[in-house]
Amino acid sequence: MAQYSPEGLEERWYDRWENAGLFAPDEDLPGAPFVITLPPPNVTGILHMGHCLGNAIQDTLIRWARMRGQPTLWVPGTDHASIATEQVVTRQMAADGIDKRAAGREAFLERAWVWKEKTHSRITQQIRRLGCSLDWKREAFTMDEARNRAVTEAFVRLKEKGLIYRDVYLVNWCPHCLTAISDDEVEYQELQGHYWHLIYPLADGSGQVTVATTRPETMFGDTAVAVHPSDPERSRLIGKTVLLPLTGREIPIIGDHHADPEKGTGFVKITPAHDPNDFQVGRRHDLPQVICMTPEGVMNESAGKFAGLDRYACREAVVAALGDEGLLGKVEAQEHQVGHHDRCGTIIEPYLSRQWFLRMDQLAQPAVKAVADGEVMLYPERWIGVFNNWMTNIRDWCISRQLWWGHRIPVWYCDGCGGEIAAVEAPTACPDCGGEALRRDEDVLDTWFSSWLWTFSPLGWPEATADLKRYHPTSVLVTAADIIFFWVARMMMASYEFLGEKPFGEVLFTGIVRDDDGRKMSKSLGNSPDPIDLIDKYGADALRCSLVMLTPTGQDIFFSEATLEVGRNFCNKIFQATKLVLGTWDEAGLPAREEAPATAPRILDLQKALGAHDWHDDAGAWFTELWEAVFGTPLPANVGDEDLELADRWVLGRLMRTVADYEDAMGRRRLNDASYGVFNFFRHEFCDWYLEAVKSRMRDADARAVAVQVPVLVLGVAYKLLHPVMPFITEELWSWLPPARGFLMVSSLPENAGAETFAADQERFGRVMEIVTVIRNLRNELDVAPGRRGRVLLRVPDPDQVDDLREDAAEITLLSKLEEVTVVCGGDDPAPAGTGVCGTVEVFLLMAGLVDLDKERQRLTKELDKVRGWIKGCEAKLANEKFTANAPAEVVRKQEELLAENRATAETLAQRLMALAEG
RNA sequence: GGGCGAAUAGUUCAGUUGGCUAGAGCGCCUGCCUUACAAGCAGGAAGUCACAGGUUCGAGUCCUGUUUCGCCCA
Repeated sequence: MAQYSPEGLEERWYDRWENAGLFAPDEDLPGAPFVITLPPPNVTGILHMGHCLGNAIQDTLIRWARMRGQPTLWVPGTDHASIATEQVVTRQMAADGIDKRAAGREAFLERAWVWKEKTHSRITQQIRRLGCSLDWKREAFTMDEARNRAVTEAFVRLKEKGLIYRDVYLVNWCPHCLTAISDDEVEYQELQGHYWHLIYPLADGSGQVTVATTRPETMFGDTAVAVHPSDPERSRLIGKTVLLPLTGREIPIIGDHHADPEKGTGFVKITPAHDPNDFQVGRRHDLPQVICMTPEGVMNESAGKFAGLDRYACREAVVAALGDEGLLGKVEAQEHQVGHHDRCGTIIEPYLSRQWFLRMDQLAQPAVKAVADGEVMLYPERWIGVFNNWMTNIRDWCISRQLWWGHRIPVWYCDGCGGEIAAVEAPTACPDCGGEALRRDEDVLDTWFSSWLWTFSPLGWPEATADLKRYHPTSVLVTAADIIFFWVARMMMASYEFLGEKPFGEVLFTGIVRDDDGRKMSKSLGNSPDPIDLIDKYGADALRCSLVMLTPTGQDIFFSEATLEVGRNFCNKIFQATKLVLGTWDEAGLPAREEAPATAPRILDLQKALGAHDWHDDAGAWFTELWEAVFGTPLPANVGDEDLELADRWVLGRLMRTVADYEDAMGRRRLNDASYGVFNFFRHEFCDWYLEAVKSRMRDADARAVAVQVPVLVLGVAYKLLHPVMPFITEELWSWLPPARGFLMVSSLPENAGAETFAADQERFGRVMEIVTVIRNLRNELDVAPGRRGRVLLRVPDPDQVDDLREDAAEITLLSKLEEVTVVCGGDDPAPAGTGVCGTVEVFLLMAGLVDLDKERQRLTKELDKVRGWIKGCEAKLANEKFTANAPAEVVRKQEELLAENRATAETLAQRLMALAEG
C-alpha cells in the first residue's frame, strides 16, 4: 500500500550533507585527490536534460571517488554567456522602452548584473535539487573579480608573447547581434538558393564574361574577375577589364587558381571584403577591398542607388535590374550550405573588420601530443580522430566581440603617439610618450576565452594558491561532444600554455539528449522539460538513475518521461525490500539503531578485510568479518558455518560478484553497466529469488534472528553501490539500517571482492532455479490454478544426485509453491503427470485428473521439435573434423556436453509422448 | 566534397579479445490483489542481427563493397 515517496526527503538530506561539510574534500584521507570543475552552465539560463545527464554522471563519479576514500573536490561555477545574456538584457530594456546604445555601457552593465544575480539562484537551486555534491564554498563565476584577473593575465601574457594580434580581417559577422563571432559559432544549414549567372561586359566592348554567384548583391564589392591561369580558352582575357554592371566601375580580369575551369562558368567574381576565398585572392593580387554593406547588413553607398536596401531586398532588386539590362544569364536552382549564427539564427555575413586574434598552431601542439600519448584519455575513443582532425587544421581564433557583457579587452590606445598598451592594471600614462590621453579598447573577449581557463581559474590562478597546487590537474571532464572544439581542445591548450601541465586526465563525452522525435533538446525549441518538474514528480534519484543507467556511454539518448518510471519503480522496489527485511529485524528483537558516529574505516578492501577468514573453511566466520567490515559494528546474532543455507551462500556469492563487476565497469567508465548490474542483482536475484527463499525462515521465530542478518548485509552493500547514482534514497534507507552508523555518503565502498565466492553453491542454486522455473512453466502451461499446491516427483538416473536434491527439495517446494517434492532414482513413470526436463533431472508434476492430455501432448511435441533442432546443430558441428581439430578443447567439450544433454532430454520427451499415446 | 558514427524483437538499446541454442527494459499476450512491492509477481509470444561478397572449423562480432539514417568539418 504505502509506496516510496521522495517528497521532502531529498532536500532534507542535501541540507544535512552540506551542513556536515561533506561536500568539501576530506584532507585526512591518504589517497590522491579526485577533482572535477563543473562545466559552468549559462548563469542566465536554466538546466536542460543535457545538463541533468552530465551533472548526474559527474556526481556519480564524484560520490564514487569519495566513497573509495579519496579526497574529493567538485568545484561549482556558472558562465556569463556574453551573447546570450546581452540579447536577453537588450530585449528587456527594449521592452521598457530603453535603447541599449542610448543608455550607454554603464547603465547596461548595471542592469545585466541585476539580472545575473536574479537568475543565478535559480540555476544553482536546480543543481542542488539534482543532488550534486559540489563544494559551494568554492563557487566561481566566469566574470567575477578573481576570474577577471585570470582572463586579463592570460590575455596580457599571450599578447606579450606575440600570440595575440589585431588585424583587419574577414570575420563571421552577425548583422543581428552586431558582433564578430568565431568560426565555431557558425552553424551551417542547407538552404534552397539559386545560382545566378551575371554578365559583365568587357570594357573594350569586345565581348563579355559570365560569372555565377549565389549572392548577387555582393557584386558591388567586386574588385576583380578571376580565371584559372592555365585555362586554355579564358585565360586569354587576363589583363583586360570589365565594366561592373549597375555601377560602371572598371575592374580587372586576373589569373588565379581559385577559379575552377570545371565549375560554373569558369569565371569567378572576386569580392575580397565579403567572401573568405575572395579575401585570400584579394591578398594575393593586392586588390582593393570594397565594403558594400553596413554592419547591420544594409547596402551602403558603394551600392549606388541600391544603398539603404537590406541585403536580401537588394538581392531581388539587383537581379531584376540586371534582367532589365539584359545582363542576367541562366538562373539555376541550387542547394547550398549557409552559415547561421548558432545563438540567434541570423545568416552570417562574412565581413571585413578590425578584430583581435589568437594564433593557434603553436598552442595546439602540446594538446595533440597529450592525446596521442594517452596523457589525456578521451572516452569513447573515437573522438580522438575528430579531435586530431580539427587540431591539425586549426585556424586562428577571433577573440574580440563587439559587446558589453564580458571581459573588456585590457588594451589601451595612446592618443598622443598612437601606441598600444596591453596591461593587467589600467595604465595612467603611455609608457612610450608619457601621454595621459588613453582610451581603452571598446570590445570584450569571447566568453570561451574565460571558459578555456576553467580547470585552473576557479582554483585561484594566476595566484599560486594552495588549491591550485593541490587540485590541479583535475581528474575528469564530463561534457557533450558538441563543444569538443569550443572548449575541450582549448582547455588543453590553455593548461599547457599557462601551467605546463594537462588540465584533466580524462574526458568523458556524453551523448546528446534528444526528444522522442530525435531533435536535440533546446530552449528555443521548447522541447526540454523543466528538470524541477520531473524531480517533483519522480524524484531526483529516479531521474539520475534512469539517465545514467539507460544511457549507453557516449551515445545519444532519446528521452521520454516513460524512462523515468524505470527509476521511480526501482526506488520503490528498494524501499519495499527494505521494509520487509527491517520488519523482520524488529520482530526478531535484534538491537535497534543507535545514532553514533561512523565506526567503519573509510577504505574497504575486501581482500584485506577478509583475508583471515576464507569462505571455504568457515562461512560463518567469513560472514561475521564481512559484516563488521561493512557496518563497523558487531554482528548481533552469532552465525555459525552451518547457519548459512544454500540460498544465503548463493546470494552472498552473487553479491561479491556484483561488487567485482561494478568495480570493473566503473574503472572503465561504463557507468551504465555498473549501475545496471546492481539493478539487475537487486531486483532479479535478491528480490525475486533470495527474499522469496528466505521468507520462510524470516517468518520462523526461532530462525529469523540469524537469518535476517544476511539480507540486511546485502541491503547495506547494495546501498553503497547504488549511492553514487541514487544518493537520496540510499542515504535515507541506510539511516534506517540498525547496524549502520554515520553517513552513507562518506562510508566506504567495498572493493577487491572475490568474484568466485561460494562458486559451488552458485552452480547448485542455479540448478534449483532451473527446476523451479520448469515447474512454474508446467503449472502455467497446463493451466494449474495458482492456488493449488500440487506435488512434484523429481527423477534422476544417478544415485549420487539424490542426496543433494533431497536437501534442496524444501527450497524447491517453497519457491514453486508446492505441497511436496519427492526425489527418486530410476523407477517407473508416474502417471498422469505433466513432464519437464532439466538436464538429467526429470520433472513430473503429479496432478491426477487435472492435466489436459491433449494440451500436454501438444506441449511435448513442440518441446521435442525444438530440442531435436538443437541436436542437429550440435551434431553437425561435432561431425566437422576441422571444428574438432581447430576449436579450443573447451569449446568442443561444451558442444559435446550440450549434445548429450539435448539427446537425453529428447529421449525423455519422446518416451513421455509414447506413454501418453498408449494411455 | 572530406571525416565520424549508427543499422539487432513492435520500440529503445546491450551483446567488450570471433565460440550464440542472440539478451534486457518498455510494449504485447496469459494467469495471479500469493500479509514488502499491481510503481508488483509468475509464465509466454516475438529477430533472415540493413544488403552483397570475403576471411575462418565457426561471423551479430573481423575485412571489402552497397544502401539508408544521423552528426561533424569544408
